[in-house]
Amino acid sequence: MARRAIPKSEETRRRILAAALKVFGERGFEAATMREIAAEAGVAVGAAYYYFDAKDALVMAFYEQAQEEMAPALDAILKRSKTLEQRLHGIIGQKLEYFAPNRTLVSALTGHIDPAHPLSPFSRATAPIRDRDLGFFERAVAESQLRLPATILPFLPRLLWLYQMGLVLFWVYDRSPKQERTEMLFEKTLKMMLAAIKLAGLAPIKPLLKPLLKPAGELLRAIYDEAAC
Amino acid sequence: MARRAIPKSEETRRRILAAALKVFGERGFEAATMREIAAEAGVAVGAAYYYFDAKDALVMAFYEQAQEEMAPALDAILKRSKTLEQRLHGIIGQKLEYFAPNRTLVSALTGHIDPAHPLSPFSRATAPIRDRDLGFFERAVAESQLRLPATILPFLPRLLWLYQMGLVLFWVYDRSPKQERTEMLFEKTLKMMLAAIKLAGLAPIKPLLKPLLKPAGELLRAIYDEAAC
DNA sequence: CTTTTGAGTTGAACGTGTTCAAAATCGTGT
DNA sequence: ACACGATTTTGAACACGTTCAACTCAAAAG
Repeated sequence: MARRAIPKSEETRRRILAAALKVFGERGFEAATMREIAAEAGVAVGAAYYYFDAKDALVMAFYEQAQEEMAPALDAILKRSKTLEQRLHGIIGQKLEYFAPNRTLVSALTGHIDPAHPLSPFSRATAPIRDRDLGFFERAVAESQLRLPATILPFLPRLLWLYQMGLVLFWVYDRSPKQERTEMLFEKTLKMMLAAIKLAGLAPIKPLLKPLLKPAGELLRAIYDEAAC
Repeated sequence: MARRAIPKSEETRRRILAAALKVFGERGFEAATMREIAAEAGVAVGAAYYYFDAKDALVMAFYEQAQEEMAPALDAILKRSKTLEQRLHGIIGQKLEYFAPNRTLVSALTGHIDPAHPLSPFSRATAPIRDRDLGFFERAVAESQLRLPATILPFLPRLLWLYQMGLVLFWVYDRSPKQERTEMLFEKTLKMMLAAIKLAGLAPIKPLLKPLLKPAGELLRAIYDEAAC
């Protein structure tokens, strides 16, 4: 209720979060214990729950922090690169690189696909984070000149965001050395997407593509224009 | 270790599974308690764990049972229908219909995307179930005459299986009345898929499609031909 | 200075899924 | 009928995430 912007108790919160990340790093997310985290922070278990709703909320806090830390780099990437391919490669590559040391932590987040779960990437609770993230894809699309049907273009940022989520999901569980399978999936699917976009913008074969693009447009409108999701 | 095919203790197993399904139906999966399930079956908690490795394993048992019960119907659908569209519509529609009364139960299964988790649809432990399921899609593809590049055709059944998984995932969390959004997603995406397949088989525009189909073929080969997944 | 307030903190207690050593029961050979 | 090993069953115990009534104590109010 006080008016200070930086109450001193923020220190405690930070200490708990730092302790959590340390223990997560040592034991992994699942094996880490709230009791151990509290002990590491020199605090009682209850204190951890005073600042964080649940164990997963600690990971969410980590993600929010990551998002803030990455924002400048992503912005630079958007400004530096000129094609959509460069932009997507840059944005997604940056994220994977950033999260690489904490792969198992990220899996604790992507593990919840139920949109009803507050920590799901699709939940209403995470909408602000999602929207901020979406902004980068909107810029990536807007600042590239793309020939695409008007029924599809408006949904492209959200489709790309979804594409990125899928990629991260694959990456999180990718057991190949240095996650090279994800690397490959990324390269190939990126090529495919750009080829598809190019194809969809080609005037001469429009009638051939219609049976594909028409239901696509209808679907996107119906799925996205009701409710959040 | 004994050689009897139907040991009488099978009775206990069945009673526990039946009790579990009853309690799941009443309380939902999460709220249901192993203690309550055991009580309902007139048995100690330990007994439930003697027959089932974990709480989720009860859902897995339900799924195996469902698969067996559905097999004849799926077989009939394959025999009855003649186009790929009819086959896919039939197979997937049948499954959704069958599982409709137990939607929340299915969500307990699809909730694990980690391939390392034994109950994940992608785990090694569930490979037999997955393969049996895949068989229906293989038949659906084989018995339809399709013009598709040889680099892609062999993977089509697995792609269709994956498509079905995605659809089920959406369905499980679909909060719209009567799951009509899933219905729509199903109709539209099915149309799109068939249009895409038709397009890919069209000779005249082959060079245009090459930048799309070539990386697709390479990707599929690389992803599927190493390890299980 | 005294009292009141409420954010911050504590740790025992709860309910959960799961484990496991022991007890009960069963099947079979003698 | 008995014994004995394997199978089945028991329920107390464990570790965990989470809750919450009680406690502290600095600062605002009187």
